[in-house]
Amino acid sequence: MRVRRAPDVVIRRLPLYLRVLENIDIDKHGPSISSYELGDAAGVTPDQVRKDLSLFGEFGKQGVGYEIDTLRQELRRVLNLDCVIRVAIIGAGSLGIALARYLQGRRRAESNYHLDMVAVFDKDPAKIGLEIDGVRVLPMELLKSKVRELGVRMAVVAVPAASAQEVVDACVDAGIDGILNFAPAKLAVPSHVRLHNSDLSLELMHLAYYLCGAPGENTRTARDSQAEG
Amino acid sequence: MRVRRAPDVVIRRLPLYLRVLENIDIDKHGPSISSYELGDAAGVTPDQVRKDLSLFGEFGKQGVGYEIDTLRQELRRVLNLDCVIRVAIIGAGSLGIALARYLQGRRRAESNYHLDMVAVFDKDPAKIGLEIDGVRVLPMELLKSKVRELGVRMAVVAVPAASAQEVVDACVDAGIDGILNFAPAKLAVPSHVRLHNSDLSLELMHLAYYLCGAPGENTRTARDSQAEG
DNA sequence: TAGATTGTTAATCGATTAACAATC
DNA sequence: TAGATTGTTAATCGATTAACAATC
Repeated sequence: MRVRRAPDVVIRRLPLYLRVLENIDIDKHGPSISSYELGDAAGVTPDQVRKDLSLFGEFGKQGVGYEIDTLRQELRRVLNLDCVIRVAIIGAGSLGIALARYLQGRRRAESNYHLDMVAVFDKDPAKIGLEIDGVRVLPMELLKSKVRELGVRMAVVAVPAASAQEVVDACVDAGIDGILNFAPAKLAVPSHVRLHNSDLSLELMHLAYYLCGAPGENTRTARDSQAEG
Repeated sequence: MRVRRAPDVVIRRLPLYLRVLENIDIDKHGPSISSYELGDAAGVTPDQVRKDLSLFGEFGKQGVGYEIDTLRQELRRVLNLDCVIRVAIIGAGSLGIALARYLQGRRRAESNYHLDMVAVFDKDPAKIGLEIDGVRVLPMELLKSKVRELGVRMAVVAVPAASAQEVVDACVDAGIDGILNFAPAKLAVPSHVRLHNSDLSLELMHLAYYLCGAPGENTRTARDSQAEG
């Protein structure tokens, strides 16, 4: 029932807010948090916090702030994280394994972590049957049936660039809604599927721009040094 | 000698352009590329390509386009990728190892890849001496001396959130300029150091927003479906 | 009540898109 | 020359910041 669509730049900040709220100990802190505190912890201005949140409802009280429990719950709801989202990882190479372990670790560390990594797929027969933190590696042939069976809604693609498009096609065919791609490739998906990309190599090239001066020296003036990312 | 500082949003697109140029076979394609072609391959409008590039110089020819070789070289120069940048990875857990392999793989796959992963560090004695794709894991105590010795300028931080700040402090102390952090933590660095963050968990929460409807169904209207980076 | 803090409107700032003269 | 395509200026669009009345 949202009237105006929220811009993506706002959506990207919501998980930041949510994380701050997840990490607050209410017993120590008290039940409320102001836009000043929340902004400070998340690295944005209080104005922005209020403007962002106001796009989704009126969650605060004048003179008091936002009730932490309530806001947390609202943000989870907005982000579709109010019930478990099952995630599959495609590719059991070192990156796929690392991502799988990372997600399992987050889930163990954070109660109420609503991303549940339930399966890893690979086409290499040598990888099938491996166990990664309690989850077995399955053959690609089972993707469609297992996605249905387990209720998987998101996929993390960690295969070589050359096979990324075919893997993504298979995910789409299996009915997956959202894909986070780690392969350094430009991929095509139908418009009802959301594709995001995370590319280490692009990130490093981006970062390289901000390195100062020639190797070994530090002569050039530092450019814009706001933290990114 | 840049007159106006280029906005970061532009800088983030340059690696995209550079990658397109790196992947073109000049023998097949011919020596020039238009802003239309380049934009198409990079996923941006031709107008934007021209505007972005014009911030750094006049690289094109009216009626012809941009000479691929020249533009590639210019982009490398702008991004500080015209000579090798040595990178260290901090943390030899599964993510650190995966990132190390990924970088080694890119370097093997792409001639002229100017990011050179030269060292991995860990504080766990059990990890010291391990070899990852030909690079040895060194103890954190050697960070400062090795950074000097090898000319390391960038660090990739892949340690648990709890130790990320101390690791970043050590990197800064060792004279490192640019840091790409994978730990889910908000870190502080002095203003002359550039810190970027890459956070799988935030990415997945961001993506979750765009999942349609309740688990199992697909009822809600798809929202903004432009592909994101 | 007085102080604090929200939600929202208005003002500013910046980025993208459109348009086109210059020119290869 | 005619068609293509650049670099740049102007117009539009969107996001951030500032300000403040409402109110807890």
